[in-house]
Amino acid sequence: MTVQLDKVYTPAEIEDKWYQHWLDKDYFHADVNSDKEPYTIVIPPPNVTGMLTMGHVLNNTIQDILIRKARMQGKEACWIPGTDHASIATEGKVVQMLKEQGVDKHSLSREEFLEHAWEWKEKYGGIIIQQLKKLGCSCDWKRERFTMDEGYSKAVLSAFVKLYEKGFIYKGHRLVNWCPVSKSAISDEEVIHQEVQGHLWYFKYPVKDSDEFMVVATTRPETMLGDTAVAVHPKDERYTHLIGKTIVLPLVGREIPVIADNYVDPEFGTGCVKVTPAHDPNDFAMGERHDLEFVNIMNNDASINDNAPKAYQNLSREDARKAVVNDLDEQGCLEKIEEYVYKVGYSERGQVPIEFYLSEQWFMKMDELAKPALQAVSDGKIKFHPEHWVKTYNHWMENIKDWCISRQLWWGHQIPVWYHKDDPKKMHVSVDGPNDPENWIQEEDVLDTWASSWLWPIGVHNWPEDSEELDYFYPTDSMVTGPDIIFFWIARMIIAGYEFMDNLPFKDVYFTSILRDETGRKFSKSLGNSPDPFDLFKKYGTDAVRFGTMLMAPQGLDVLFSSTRLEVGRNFMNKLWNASRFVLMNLEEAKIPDIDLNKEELDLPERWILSKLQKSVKAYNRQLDRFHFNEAAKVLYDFTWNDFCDWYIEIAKTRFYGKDAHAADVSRVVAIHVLRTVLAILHPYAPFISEELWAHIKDDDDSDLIVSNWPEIDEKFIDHNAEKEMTLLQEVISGIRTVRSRMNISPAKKSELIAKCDNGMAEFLYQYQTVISSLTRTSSIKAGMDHAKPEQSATVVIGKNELYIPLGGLIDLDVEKSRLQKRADEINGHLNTITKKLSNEQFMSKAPKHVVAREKEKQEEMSAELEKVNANLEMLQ
RNA sequence: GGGCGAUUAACUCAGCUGGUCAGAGUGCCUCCCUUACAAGGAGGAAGUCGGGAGUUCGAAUCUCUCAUCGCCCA
Repeated sequence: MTVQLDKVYTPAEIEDKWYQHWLDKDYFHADVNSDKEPYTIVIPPPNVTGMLTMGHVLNNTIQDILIRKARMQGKEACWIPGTDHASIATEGKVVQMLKEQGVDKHSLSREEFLEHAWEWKEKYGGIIIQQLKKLGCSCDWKRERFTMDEGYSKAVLSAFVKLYEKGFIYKGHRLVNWCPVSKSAISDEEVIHQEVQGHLWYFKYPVKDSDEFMVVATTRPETMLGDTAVAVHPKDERYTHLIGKTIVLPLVGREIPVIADNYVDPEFGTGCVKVTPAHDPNDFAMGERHDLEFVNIMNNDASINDNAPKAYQNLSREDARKAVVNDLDEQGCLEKIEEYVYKVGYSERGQVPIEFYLSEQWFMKMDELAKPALQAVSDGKIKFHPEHWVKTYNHWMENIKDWCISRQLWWGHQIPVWYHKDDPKKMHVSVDGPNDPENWIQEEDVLDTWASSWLWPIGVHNWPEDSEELDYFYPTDSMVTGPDIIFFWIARMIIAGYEFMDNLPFKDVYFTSILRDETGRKFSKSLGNSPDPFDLFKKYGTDAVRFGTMLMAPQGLDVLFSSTRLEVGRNFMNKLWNASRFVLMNLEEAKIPDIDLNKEELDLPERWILSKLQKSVKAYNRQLDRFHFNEAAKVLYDFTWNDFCDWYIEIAKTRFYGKDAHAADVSRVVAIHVLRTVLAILHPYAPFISEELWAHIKDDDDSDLIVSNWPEIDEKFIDHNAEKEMTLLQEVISGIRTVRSRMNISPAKKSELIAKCDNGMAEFLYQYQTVISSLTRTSSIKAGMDHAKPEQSATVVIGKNELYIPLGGLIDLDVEKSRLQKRADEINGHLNTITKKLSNEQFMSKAPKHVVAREKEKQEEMSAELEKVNANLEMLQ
């Protein structure tokens, strides 16, 4: 134990030291052969190309809180870290890097490209892992995984093969969401719909062998090159006579039918729609219903292909649009253009509008697979926090669509399907491939990254191979992630858990808040409004950032981030530091007195603070159990600052500086006990400072805090009576302080206290005379029934008791009057409502007895107080 | 169009199954560098709990409705 602490807490000096110490002691590593109950979390693997953002700070601090608490509670705590290969993002970065070196991806073979990619991953892929360490994450680094390392890849391929064999995976020629930048299919969930201000173009399509024409409206003129029908609603009388007729498609010359389909909304536009089955999902469905031609007019980069007339070939979709509109106008086929607001699907990664593109892809049938996953959540086996996400989950699961799992990329898990060279229709599907590879060609496509990360809770243990780890650590306990990936990931992990393990992957899912800046904008790279966590760590200390972030993250709402909230965290750390410093300073010879609090007759302030401590730990546990991290932080903050520092330490000073050596020792022991408990429960939020302070105040044979026991609640220290009495003492002290402050009494000047009160109160005041004197700068106390109000004194009314503070010439009668008047008004207001209630027969007969009794009691108390306040007011007249 | 969430002090939020004078932090105002901490201490001002209706003896809390904002899905 050391006595000397610096005046100000300097985080930089201790953070790395402790992290290294924990690593050296191997505290983060979980033993698979432990007898303890396991507590497991798998990290949502950050993108291997990623850098630490405030989102990661929020998310991983929560996981660290859960895992550190579990560890202290004596569980075998295992937090498995790792990174995700992120096909599209990583391939994009590698392509970009090669481009900067003057290398075109397509000039390389697949193998050559992958070599570059792995090299890139080795070089930059570890950054975020190092950053998580700076944050203080107590991950089991020996178990770190990457979604493309060998064992994990096997798991991914095995899952594919198993599902293929069960008939859940099929290949199909279908319309998919196509990203023209990455030139790959993407899933529905990777498409972001954004509202745009565009136009609605009205085109006249001539009816063959007639003077009539039909007017169609479209937001995408260029797609008309692929039109293969015009559709109307069957009951739309305006057009009944045209159904079955033929349209000569302008610019193209193709003859296309007029069809009737219920899909058409007669109210929209003209009630006629152009049908482009190869470029729109609704039109695709109509195309199938009416056996229309599917004309794909685009290349994979969304330029126009040679299925369109020569004039448009190789134009980009934007240029083609201009050309088509222009040409139709020249031919007199452009009727009008309207301003129009509509939604466009953008590729999440490519940041450009997606195309619906007809291509050959692999799909997974989801409806059957989803059933147990849906059940598990509605049965409450898996709990969502906040709970309302269940509805969103259910809605998606109940309307689940087949999942396009193939991607036209190289970086990822190449689909384990081989086509025979002699007969491409002959397929081989296995993890290890055919025995005669020379006769086969492997499928080029890789799997969607989510089709590997959905196995994360089992893949990290090399499923499907049997392992002790899988047996012991699965299912995991909590999953902490953002609600934006509830479908991408959470839902699919649950599906995978039930499909492959016949068991849930985790018991609780905590959805973090979305971080926004002070003006409510989402943090994003492109806006540049996201602070660099490392700047914040440096400025406030890592613990302060962790604690402050937790404090500002409301349950289930977005976080409006502001650095002033981090100041609160920093100030709190400093407060705690100084409270510890003070207590240590006042230990005689740096030793904790040998006193057993269980056997000691304790005085009021000690009984009170110990009672408050128990209650706070209880409340803290409860908030953590219900995943209310902000509330738990607040409980700890309030107790430490308000109860312990503002009151108990101030009172302890009277003991440390007083004559009663034993009372001082008891106070030292109580203060140390409170501090140790606070440090212990604070540790998950603020691991560095708590471990540092712990090292100063622990017993020599105590372990490091990170592996110490979670404080037990000792019910016998809960003392309602002490809390009630302490409230009275606080009222007395605050009352006197208010008067002194309002009357502008300098702290240097002492005042007297004369109390007109019953014997009990008088005894009480004398008993705590030292405390009262010290905390209010009172020089003497006279208390009893027969004390009259001295001249020129201020009055504090506490219940039936009156406290007089003689102020001589310092009294300001106006201030005194308005103070008392305000109080009288308050009491009157409340008395009114109470009287109303008590004179209401309905209330008297229907309200529970204890409520009525309470109201009566209140009425008596307030009336008594009002009487005293009024009497004092009269004296001032 | 469907769903979810929010609306409580200037700001950010608590307020659990209706009944203790509606709370906290920040900010603001006054005083104080008092030997743990000025990243501090003491005191103070500040809210018709989004509007309306209903249920109830009693509503910030439950129901309905409207409004505004945000998100998700189509």
